[in-house]
Amino acid sequence: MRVSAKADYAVRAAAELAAAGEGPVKGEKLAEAQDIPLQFLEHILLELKHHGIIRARRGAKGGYWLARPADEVTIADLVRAVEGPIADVQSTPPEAIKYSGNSESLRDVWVAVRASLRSVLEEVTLADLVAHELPPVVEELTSQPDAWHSSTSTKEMVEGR
Amino acid sequence: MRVSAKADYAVRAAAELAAAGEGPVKGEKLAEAQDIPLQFLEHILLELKHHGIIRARRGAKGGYWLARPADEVTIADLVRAVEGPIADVQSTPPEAIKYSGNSESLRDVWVAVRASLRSVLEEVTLADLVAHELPPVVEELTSQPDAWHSSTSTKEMVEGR
DNA sequence: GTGCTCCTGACCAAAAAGGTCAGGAAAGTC
DNA sequence: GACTTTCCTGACCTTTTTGGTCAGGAGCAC
Repeated sequence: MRVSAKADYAVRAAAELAAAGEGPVKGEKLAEAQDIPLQFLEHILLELKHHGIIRARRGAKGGYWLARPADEVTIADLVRAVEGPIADVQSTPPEAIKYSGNSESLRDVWVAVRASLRSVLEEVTLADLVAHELPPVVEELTSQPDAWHSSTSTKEMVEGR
Repeated sequence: MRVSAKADYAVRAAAELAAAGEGPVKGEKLAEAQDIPLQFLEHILLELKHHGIIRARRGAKGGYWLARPADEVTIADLVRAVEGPIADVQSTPPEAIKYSGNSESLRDVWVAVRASLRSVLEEVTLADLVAHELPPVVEELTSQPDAWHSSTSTKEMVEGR
C-alpha cells in the first residue's frame, strides 16, 4: 500500500504542465522544477503520452503539454497510467477473488478500500492541485489532526511507547 | 497501491483464529482452511506474534490464538504488521515530504489518501469479518455499483472501448 | 525420551523499483 | 542541406521486494 516514486514524479511533472498552461514545456525544465532525474522522467512522460494524458513535439520548439484541460485530469489518471490498477490484491482486482468460509467478507473490505482510494484520487484534478484548492472530501480528511501523524502501531502500544 | 499476498494471507489466517475462539489452532489447519503455503504462513504468523497480535505455544497441544478479543483487532493492525506503514510515498510518510512550488498541495493529497485508507482498515475488526457484518462506512462504499468493477482507464476512453 | 508443533535463519528465483546509457527520429534554424 | 534541439525507444543495470522453500533447533506434553 505504498505510492511509488514513479507515481509521485508523474503527478508532479503533470502539475508543472498544468501550471504552464498552453505552450510546450521541455523535459529538462520539468526535471529541474521538480528535481526529478531527467532520463527517468522521460520514460514516465512517454508512458503518460501513450496513455493519452499528455502530448509532445520534438525539436527546437518542442516539449510536452497536457492533452486535456487541467481540470479534466485527475490524480487517479496519472497513478493508473504508471502503476496500473489501483488496489489490486495479489495482482488481481478485488471483486475477482474467491474467498472461502471465514474470510468471505474480506472481498468486500478490499473493494471498500479501492472505493475509498478512488473517492480521493478521482476527485482531485491538476487544476485543484496547482490552485491549492482541494475538493471538500480532501479538506475534510486532512482537517483531522490524526491524519497528520504516522499512527502508533500495535507493537508500540504493547511495548508501552 | 496494491495489497500483497502476505497481507491478504495474514488477514485470512487471523480470521480463522477469530472464528476458532479460545483454543490454540495449529498452523497446518490454518494453512489448509485458507489454502496458504504452510511454511510461508509460519513466517507470517511469527511476524504477527512479534507484533503482539497473536500468541503461540509449541508441542503436542500447541498452536496459535489471538492475543486480544477479535473485536479489538483491526485489518489495519494486520496489514501494518506485515507490510509496514500504510500509504508511504517513496518509503517516507506523506507528512514528512517536502514539495516545492506547483506540487505543494500534493502532500495534502497523499495525507488524505492515507486517511481514507485508515477510515476503512481501522474500522473493520476480525469480529466484523467473521460475522459478515461490516461497519457502515464499508457498507456505504460497497453499496455503490461503481465500486464493483475495475474502472475504465483514460487510455481505454481515448481508444473508444 | 519421543513425538508434536512452533521458531529461526539461510537460501532462492522471479519480479519490481529506480534508474542509466546509447542511439535514432522528428522538428525547427541557418 | 546541414545542424541543433528535443523527444522516442530499447537495452541494460543494481538493489529491494515478493513469494516462497529448506534445514535444523527449541519448547511442550505425554
